[in-house]
Amino acid sequence: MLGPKKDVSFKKKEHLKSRKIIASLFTEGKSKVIFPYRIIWRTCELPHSLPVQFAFSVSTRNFPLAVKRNQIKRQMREVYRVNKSPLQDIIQRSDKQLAVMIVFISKKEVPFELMRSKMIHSIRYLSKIHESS
RNA sequence: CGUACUCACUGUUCUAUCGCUUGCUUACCUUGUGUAAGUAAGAGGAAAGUCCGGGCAACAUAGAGCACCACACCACCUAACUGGUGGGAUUCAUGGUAACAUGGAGCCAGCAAGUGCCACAGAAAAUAACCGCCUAGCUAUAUUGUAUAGAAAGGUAAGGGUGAAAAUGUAGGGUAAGAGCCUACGGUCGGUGGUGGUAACAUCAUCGGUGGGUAAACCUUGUGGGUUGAAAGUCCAAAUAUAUCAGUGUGCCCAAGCAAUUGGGAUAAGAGCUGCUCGUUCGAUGCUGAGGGGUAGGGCGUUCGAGGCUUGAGGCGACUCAAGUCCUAGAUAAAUGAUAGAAACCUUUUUGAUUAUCAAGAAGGUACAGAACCCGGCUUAUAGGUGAGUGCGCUUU
RNA sequence: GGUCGGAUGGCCGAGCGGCUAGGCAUUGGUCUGCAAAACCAAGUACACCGGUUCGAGUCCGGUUCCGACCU
Repeated sequence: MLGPKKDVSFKKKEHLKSRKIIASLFTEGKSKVIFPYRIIWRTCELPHSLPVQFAFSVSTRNFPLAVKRNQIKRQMREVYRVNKSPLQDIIQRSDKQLAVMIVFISKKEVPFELMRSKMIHSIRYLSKIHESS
């Protein structure tokens, strides 16, 4: 692998945890559907000095079993972890902080390959918006 | 050997790459529970349902009673229980002529304390006379003592297309007809005594009764229960606002003075409550500092415990005792993973060998399910595998 | 995580163990030139599995689903 070492970790600090920020996301944040995800984001001040905080959510209504929900969240987290670096770089350069939440809105399970391609797509989408502004 | 059921146990493994949480160690400087490196550990038999019980915590509480809720054969186990073990009676199934044997089931105290309810059908559903049966007298008719018919009165539970259930069964006596009215043998309930058993209970004798069912109907009796649940509770505490206190400035009131100003005051002037008096409450505001309660957020509670494992002893058993040994998840929008490959096991299928098994290949599958304060049970879900028991079938001896 | 409540036709909703009320909707008829309204009639239900009882929508136990509250 060439160039600077790609950051592929996803630690506790990068999880979006604050109940208040999450609530404000749903009231004031912007959203976009890229199936099977709904992306909700907002620029705001975060408790740590990080460019981005991320959270994932799966509805109990669509997946009543806790095992299934956990599995989908883990796969989403994994897919984000591997592909997140371009977005982080852009936000860091623009000197902002971004809170993002992704809700899994499909009612059935989705193959891992599709989850990955759509995640890359949505990360590109987010990067483009914040680069132009 | 195959198959079905029941019970008990088990609940796939390894490698590579990248990653997560917690503990410990080391290094670094921006002293943050920071970053980096190393190292150790990291979901279940049900973690589930929240159906019981206990620990723990806060609040309440002199004691007792009522109300409310739960439980209900006996003994034992347990910290405790709507749990478990063993036993008893009842009932169902199978085998048997029967005694009985084997297996299963249940909230198995009391309806002989009181009250209520028992649809439809039926004479009647609980202090039974509708039909029937019997009785002396009365009335009518015929052949005047008798017979038939009729109305009224009385006796009678032997018989009556019902119903889930019909007034203790059979035989004999008895009677106008009948009746536990009486007798014998039974059924069933209660008391007393004997025998066996810790007890439930069994069994024998004797006395008294025998007008139904229903308490998962109200209820009665006995026993137990204070209420609420970790979002309990407790500690620290940013920003913003601020009770209160101190300093200081402005304002207010009083006195002195022509005035600037000086000194003193908050019990004065004034305002609210009231129709008025009395009474009572308030008594301005800027800045600075202290400061309590307390929000966001964080810490503790939180994982060493009625703990696990091994061996020995006691007990029919649930379980208990002793010795040794081990420390074994701690997250909080919630960690324990993702991807790829291989092995193991199962199912289907193809080919070959040989005759119901083996070898190789291909395809598919590997359940139910995710800790959230912690334990003991119960209930429900569960692919495949292992062991034991029982029934059935086949084969061999 | 904890504590409670509910499930009755297509929809709402009553039900003291004994043939499951009532309203709206649907279908057919009467009325009308045709409709509406009105009147008459019809069809369609106790979430599921066990137990108690002669007999459960109702009583008891379990399962599934839906909802409320505690922050």
